[in-house]
Amino acid sequence: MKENYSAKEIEARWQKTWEDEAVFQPEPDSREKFFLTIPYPYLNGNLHAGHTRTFTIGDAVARFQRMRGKNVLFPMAFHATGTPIVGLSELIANRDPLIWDVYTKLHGIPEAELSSLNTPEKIVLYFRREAKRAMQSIGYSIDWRREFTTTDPAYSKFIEWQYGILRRLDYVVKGSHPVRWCPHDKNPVEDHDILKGEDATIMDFALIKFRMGDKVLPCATLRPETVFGVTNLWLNPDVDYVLCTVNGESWVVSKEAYEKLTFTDRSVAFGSEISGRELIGKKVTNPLTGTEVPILPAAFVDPDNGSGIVMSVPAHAPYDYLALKDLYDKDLTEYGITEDLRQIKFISLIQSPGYGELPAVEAVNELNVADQNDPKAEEATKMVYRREFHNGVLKANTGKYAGIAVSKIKDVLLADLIEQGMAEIFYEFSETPVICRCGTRCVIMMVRDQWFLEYSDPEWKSNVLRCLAGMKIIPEEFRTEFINKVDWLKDKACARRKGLGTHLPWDKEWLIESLGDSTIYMAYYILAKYVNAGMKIDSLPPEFFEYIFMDKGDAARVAGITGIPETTVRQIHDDFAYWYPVDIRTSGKDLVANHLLFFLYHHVAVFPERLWPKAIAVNGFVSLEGQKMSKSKGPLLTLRQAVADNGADVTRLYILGNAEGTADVDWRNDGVEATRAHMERFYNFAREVLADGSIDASADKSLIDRWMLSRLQRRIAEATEAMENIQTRRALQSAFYLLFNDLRWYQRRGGRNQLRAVLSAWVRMMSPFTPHVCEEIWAAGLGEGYASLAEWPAADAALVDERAEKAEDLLERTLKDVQEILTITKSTPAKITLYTAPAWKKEMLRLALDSAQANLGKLDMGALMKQAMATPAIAAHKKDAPKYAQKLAKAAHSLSAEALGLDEFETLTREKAYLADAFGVPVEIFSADEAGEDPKGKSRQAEPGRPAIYIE
RNA sequence: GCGGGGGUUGCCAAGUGGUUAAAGGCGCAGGGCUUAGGACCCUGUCACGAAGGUGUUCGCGGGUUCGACUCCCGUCCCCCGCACCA
Repeated sequence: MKENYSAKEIEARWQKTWEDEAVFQPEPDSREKFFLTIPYPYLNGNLHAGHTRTFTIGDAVARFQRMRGKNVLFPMAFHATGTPIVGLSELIANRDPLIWDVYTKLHGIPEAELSSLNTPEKIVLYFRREAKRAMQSIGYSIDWRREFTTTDPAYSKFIEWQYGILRRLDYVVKGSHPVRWCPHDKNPVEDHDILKGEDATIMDFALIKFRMGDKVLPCATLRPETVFGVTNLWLNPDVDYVLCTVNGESWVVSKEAYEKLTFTDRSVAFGSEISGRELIGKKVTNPLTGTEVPILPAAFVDPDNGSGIVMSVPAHAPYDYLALKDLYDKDLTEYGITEDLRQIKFISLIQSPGYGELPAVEAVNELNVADQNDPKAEEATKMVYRREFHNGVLKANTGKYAGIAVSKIKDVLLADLIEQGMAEIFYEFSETPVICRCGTRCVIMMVRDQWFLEYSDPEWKSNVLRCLAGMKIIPEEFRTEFINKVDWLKDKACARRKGLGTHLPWDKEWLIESLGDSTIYMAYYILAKYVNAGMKIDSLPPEFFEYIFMDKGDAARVAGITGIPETTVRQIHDDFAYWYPVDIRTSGKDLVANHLLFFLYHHVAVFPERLWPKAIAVNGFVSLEGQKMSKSKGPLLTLRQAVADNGADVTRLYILGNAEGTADVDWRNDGVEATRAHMERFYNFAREVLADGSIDASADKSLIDRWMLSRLQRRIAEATEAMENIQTRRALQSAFYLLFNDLRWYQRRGGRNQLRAVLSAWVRMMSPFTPHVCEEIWAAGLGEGYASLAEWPAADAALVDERAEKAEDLLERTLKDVQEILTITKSTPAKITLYTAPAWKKEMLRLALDSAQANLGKLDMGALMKQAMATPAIAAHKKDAPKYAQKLAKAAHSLSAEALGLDEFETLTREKAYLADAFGVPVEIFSADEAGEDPKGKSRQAEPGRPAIYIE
């Protein structure tokens, strides 16, 4: 080992050795297998600190399991299908200034290099090479023989096979779905294409079809249940309405609504314009109740919201109540309305706690809302809606829906209404306007004849839930999240027109959507090794995949069809049987609701239950100096930059040691510096130990040796358990930082002979985290072979020495107590005398413990004294006993046996020289049982575990 | 709005009924080592203190308990997901 720790040199050397010696290229053997996968990175940029975290956790787990004797398969591939890479190539070709800036500055790509990346293929090649280099530079123990890109021809065959199965299972179906649409670009609008309104979601309104003769006046509402309470409709007299034909029916809607309807999957034809005024005063029929209600004028009706016609439920909607009230004293004869509107009877249909018959009226009064133009009207509306939604129950006048909670009724009722032709669904943005990057206002477009993965299928869902129930989820709190998301998941469009990818085998116009081709690709790793080795892939029909993955058919026949040697076909088949299923998939938390869920969906669809995944571990993100990282806006730290600046081991140690689970790691330069200092200390410590010729490992073990080994066992046990649960931070706390502190104490107390033994275990425990430096130390004389393949230390219970640990505890505590007294008194001592507790106090503590235990933590002082007096050893100290008994009784609930079972006098006497040395003055030890010099009578303060102190 | 997670001592962060004024790290202060600095080692770091003590703390307000950072109720605040996009 060199004098100074040189990360660059060490890391490059070991990475080369691992590769040259094929250290991480597993093949099936008699050992237990462990198959670990991580979502492959998408190739539209360089790997950054966020990837680094997920991948490094995976690598540490792979290394840990390998050292525990498992045969570990840890492969990696690259994702390139979909639209972003195509989009990026266009932007680069056009020298888009923003992209140029981001890729040169944040991703660190030289200008000349970047300008050459003007096709998707070149981008894929470039970032694939960069990503692989990055992963190698940080020392991942990946089996690179299995790498692939999702645009590889053989991979496409694999995807086609998979979709063939899903089609046969009827899990791929045709349907329509609403998307954000730019009428100018004639394209769906993605998140990053939105100029304004990026938070807008698509909401489904119920469109209730009120009738006026042969005409339909549809009203959009989010509360279809209130159709029972409609007293009138609202129309804006100053708005232009349109008479049009919609799916053969004659509809009246606002002009704006008409425009929107043309983008839906309805067939729509313009009829004529009609002003709101003409319609006001007429009557319409409530489709559900059959009641006739009038159309009244209201200024609050927004033609751009819904159909521009609003149904009025004054009992439950403050706006409706206010608008109606405003009309009470108005002259409406211009609309031909002469009846007294006060005669309109409000219909109450929801019972909710805290409200009487007319919640809208109560809310308006409560908030003192003046009229429909009062801003507080909005507040009142929200208030009523919230309370009724969460606590409301439908009343008897809702017929068969009576008694059902409002929160449960919407979907049921809407489905019923649609079935009876009384309603339709109308999509609307949750906030408007939504503006495309080109400046055009977006609409909601119904994409027709789209291919869907039917994730809503109840049987499919229940299989996923069953799979989840049998899986280990880390952290366990995420299980609820997964279950909720399964529940929430709807059908997903799985085909696109643009981008890279595999065509749907039965409908070549469509490309399989890029999340849908990344679901069971872990199985493909087994194949990829053979593809990369030059296997013939011209013909890979379903029979090939079915034999390999599903054990159907036979090798000879598959060999015949494909032209692949039978032995190879059989070998792939056997490999798969050995490696599958996936033992754990670790991933960032952003993939829970999509990728990880689809991963489960497709596994349960394609594979039999014994091949379903076993575990998922989810981890958080990485931020930079407290700021969220952004691939497009910065700040961004690439993996390669982190390694170039700090070295692989320091980067790994920092990122694994600073957070775990779903908490985010904050990358801070001062913290990284501190980590580097720790790393150097580790290296120097190891170097010194290895160079120390005075270590006699065969010498009899002293107390401090036994203490050190005892602590080591605890650290090993803790680290092992932590790693089994993917808790890298906890593992490192134990295996690195706390063990380091133990070693400092060991050396300070004169320990030496176990240093090599401890170092051996320590280096092996650190190997999954900082593999390069561990190889370096290991090779400098600790063991044969590679630290990466050495055996993970096992905690030996026989080496746990409670007495040694208690003795050191006592010593440490005593040192601290003396120190405290010295600090307070600011005195310079001449001599220190310690008195250990008398036997009778120990006896009494024992009695108290027994009694407290027997009485569930309660201790009766009288009873204790009685018992004590019956014990001759205590009875001899009649004068002091009650005081101590009282103290014990007071602390009855938290008494500890910690202080028993150790001969304190013997312990401290043995350490007399050490204590004297530590304080620089003579130290005397007496037992309170013996008569020693005790001028101030301090010995009476001695208690078990806490010697009395006298300082002169 | 719905769903999930969280608020701990200067900072990061462990801690789920008593062993907790609360691990560990960082920062800071003092001491040692050193020609000096850095690194390293030791000590301290909620307040006060008269010999190892006392007091006040774990978002806020209540409650349960002999005892709460830990359990229950309420409340405020923060983060993440809500899709056809990887």
